[in-house]
Amino acid sequence: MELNANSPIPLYIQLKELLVRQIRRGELHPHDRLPSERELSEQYGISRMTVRQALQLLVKEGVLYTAAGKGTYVSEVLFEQDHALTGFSEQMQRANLRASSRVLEATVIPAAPYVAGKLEVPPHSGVILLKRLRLANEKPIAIETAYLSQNLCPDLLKHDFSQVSLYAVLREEYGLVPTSALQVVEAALANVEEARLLELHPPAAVLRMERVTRNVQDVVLEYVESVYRGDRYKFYAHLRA
Amino acid sequence: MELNANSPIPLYIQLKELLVRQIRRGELHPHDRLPSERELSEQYGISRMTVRQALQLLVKEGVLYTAAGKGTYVSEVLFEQDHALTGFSEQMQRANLRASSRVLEATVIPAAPYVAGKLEVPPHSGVILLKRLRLANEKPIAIETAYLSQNLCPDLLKHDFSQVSLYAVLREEYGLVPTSALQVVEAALANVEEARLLELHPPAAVLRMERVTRNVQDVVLEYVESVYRGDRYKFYAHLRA
DNA sequence: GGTCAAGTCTGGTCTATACCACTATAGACT
DNA sequence: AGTCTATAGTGGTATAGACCAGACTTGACC
Repeated sequence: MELNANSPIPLYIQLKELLVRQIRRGELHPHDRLPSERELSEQYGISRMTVRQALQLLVKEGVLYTAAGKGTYVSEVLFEQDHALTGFSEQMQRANLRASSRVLEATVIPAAPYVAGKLEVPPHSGVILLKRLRLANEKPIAIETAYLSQNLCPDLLKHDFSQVSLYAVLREEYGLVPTSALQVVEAALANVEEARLLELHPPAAVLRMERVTRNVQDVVLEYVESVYRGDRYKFYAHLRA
Repeated sequence: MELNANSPIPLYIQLKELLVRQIRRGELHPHDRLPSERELSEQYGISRMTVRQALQLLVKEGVLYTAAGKGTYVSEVLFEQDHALTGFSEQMQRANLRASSRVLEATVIPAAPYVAGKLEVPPHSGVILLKRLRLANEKPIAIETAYLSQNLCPDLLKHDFSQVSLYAVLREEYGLVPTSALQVVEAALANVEEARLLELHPPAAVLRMERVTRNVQDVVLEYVESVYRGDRYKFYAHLRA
């Protein structure tokens, strides 16, 4: 509720997180107006410039948007450029949706040539396959099949990935942080299995995505094939020259 | 060289562009240290907070990086190749396909509120609408509707855009170079008009794309709505953290 | 010569204040 | 009733000053 001026955490970061929590908890809804900068400044006993520092960060992340002369509002936009490299769980969390998963398959297999090429590992070397149905607020959104090299993250499958975020485990347990990705997106009609899992009535459009994720050292972390429901998912990308 | 306090362009944007120009011209090299914030502040006669505003923008864009207690430095990765920001013609050329277009509509209209918002221009101001059917090797691939502010490129429509690349004209005639874009992609079923133009037999999947393109100064160059044939087009994107 | 301490410079954080252009509204005027 | 006009409120920009922790330089001291 309150900000702590003695904390080593800067005030503008504290305020930023406080606002995010309020949005997550549903105390602030999309298109709700925030208190004005001057009000927030008085309310939390900090200067307006510090308030602005917090708000501008959130605007840059797409959580808020501003209208000069009117006020600052909570965005509806789900996915912003900065979150492009987060996993499904993080994306859903940001969008204020409950992310969950149903694990369809979780095994270790020898790398088929195609997958080995994507992962840049020798053919037939150990590859972890994790196939999950992704849900947001209990409604199916995507089928995701991730391939990871067993060398990079042995024992990965000891986790229960129906609850846990893959990216969180990679980061916290193996120190693997994605920093770039090459992605291919195309539209297609859902096949029978996809329609069944995603609870679609054919004909229905889906978004097929392939993604190769790398860390700072340019090592391939994962190769993912995803199929998203066309009506429930939009893909945002920020491109730079 | 100097900053103009009377300009409608904010000082921090002016400084930001000035620094970018210096880097582009090679007056500042990767890993060079910039003058300290206090020096820049004195040098250009603006306050340190304004200098910081410019620097922080560039840090966020990856042009600069900072080291607390040491200084601010030029990043190495400024001019990374990314083909994502080229127009349709350039993309096709790279894929070794003959690009052509059929102009479906080319007019000037008053900006509807939605389009005005995307272009960040006043409602009802003059907007150029250019709707084209895009072909690769004479086969239809996409329907593209571009909106541009008439202020930025008056007389744009004197060109015959069935032959000429829009991006080429913008660059060569108006000096407008896209450097960033925010893009939204989703899958959908083709409607009747789309199916007819794209020569599809329903039901068929299409890729819908919206894109807002900006130049270095963050001015919106164009807002484009595109519909691609799902079976003939894949969308590539390179993402960076 | 090597070590440590003081001092200086850096970016990071924060305050307080000011003016601008724009938006909305309440009230006066027609 | 409809229309204009102050006016108050908003975010956007900009200034000037302050303190902090961390990185460096310098010089006194052993």
